[in-house]
Amino acid sequence: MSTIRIMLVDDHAVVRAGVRRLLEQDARFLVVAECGSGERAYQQFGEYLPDITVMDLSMPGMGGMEAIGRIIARYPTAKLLVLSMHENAAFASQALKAGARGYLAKNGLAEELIGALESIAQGQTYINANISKKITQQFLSNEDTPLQQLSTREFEIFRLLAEGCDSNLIATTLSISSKTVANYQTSIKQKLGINNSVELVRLAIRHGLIDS
Amino acid sequence: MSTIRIMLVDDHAVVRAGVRRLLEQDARFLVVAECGSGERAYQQFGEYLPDITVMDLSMPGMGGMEAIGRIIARYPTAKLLVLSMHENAAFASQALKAGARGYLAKNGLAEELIGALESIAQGQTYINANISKKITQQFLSNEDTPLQQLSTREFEIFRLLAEGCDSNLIATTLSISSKTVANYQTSIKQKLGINNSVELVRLAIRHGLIDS
DNA sequence: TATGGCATTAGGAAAAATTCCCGATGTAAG
DNA sequence: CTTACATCGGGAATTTTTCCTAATGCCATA
Repeated sequence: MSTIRIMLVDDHAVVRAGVRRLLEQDARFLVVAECGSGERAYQQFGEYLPDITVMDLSMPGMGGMEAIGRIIARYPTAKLLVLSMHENAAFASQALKAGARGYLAKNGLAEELIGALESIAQGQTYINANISKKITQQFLSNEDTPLQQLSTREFEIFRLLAEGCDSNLIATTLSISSKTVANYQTSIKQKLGINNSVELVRLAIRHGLIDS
Repeated sequence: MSTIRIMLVDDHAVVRAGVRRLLEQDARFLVVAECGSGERAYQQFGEYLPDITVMDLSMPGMGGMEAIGRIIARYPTAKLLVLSMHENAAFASQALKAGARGYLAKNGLAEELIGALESIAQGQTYINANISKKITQQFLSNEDTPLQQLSTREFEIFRLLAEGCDSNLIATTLSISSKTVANYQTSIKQKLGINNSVELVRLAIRHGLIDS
């Protein structure tokens, strides 16, 4: 088997250096390039044409997701492995949909990274077991965006809650009982699969309903 | 100079393995222990009594800040270097207030980590230049961040609240009464001038304590 | 047309969270 | 030694949240 040429993309230089050392332990791998942004990743991909690109998602600027999309658009056979801090089904399925060949959480073992790279080099796909389970569950339960399944009223109350209005203010605004608002609040959380208003705000921000 | 014995604390095993390899390049350093949580860090500190502990802040459970506090409380001369993903003045000053000897962002260079460890080993304090500048600016412009006026404990509980933990979980995590947590919650909101947990989350996001 | 499903509305009762008040301790500063 | 402040938590009142139930109206489709 010939050497597998790798490009590392992560905005944390320390992490990059660490993973580089990690891979250099194994003679099959050769890190031919590294960079700290999605923009650079796209540029350097064309220069080095690595066999596999190990990519973080959360980076300043264009971010990893967008970079994956651009690289795949130009080089459809590119092999991209996402190494993310988020052990999160939404992130993973988005990345895979964008064209990544694998998804790995940083809290995985070093051995898992090696194994994932081997699989991907052979043309297979690698997804962390936990993530895979989460994606399956999500697929079986609700196929839409969580916000999609809210009714009109629910969505409106969701938005007002996310803006920091309390039940009474919302009740006044919508001319309904504050009791109704309270009940909606419960069913909204239940539908979105969240337990507290913290998750509610995060969801709202992630979907651009409000900004931080 | 004798060998510097190091403990690594980071919930990402890949990062841990990477930093370990990184340090093993340099004969002066010896990684004697590693773990992935604040609780384990506190336990293992007593077992290994490392010269320097390299600690991530954002970890599930008790988190790095609380671990620093506990370790320092029991071993006041412990040398702790924070290696965080947050290039953030609020985090840094809180960590230093809690007793850390240094603060380093993960996006720093590998050389900087080595340099920081050297400084701390010699009894000095190391703070990343950018962070230092931010802290100074903040200090000079008396316009103190609302977060600045929180005490160590308040800040810690604020962070956990922003991450979506409920009072009971926080109480268990910190080994205090949930009544105390509830009371803190009130005083935190009062100090920050906010009325609900929605504003709390937004503040946390704006200051980079959590990401959306 | 009838019927089943779902959205909207809201009340009652119980459970949980929050607030406001209070006091006890420990520790650091002056 | 005194003062200030951080930490901790109990008690009681209040508010919010949850869970259950039910009435109304709309819409699609058998």
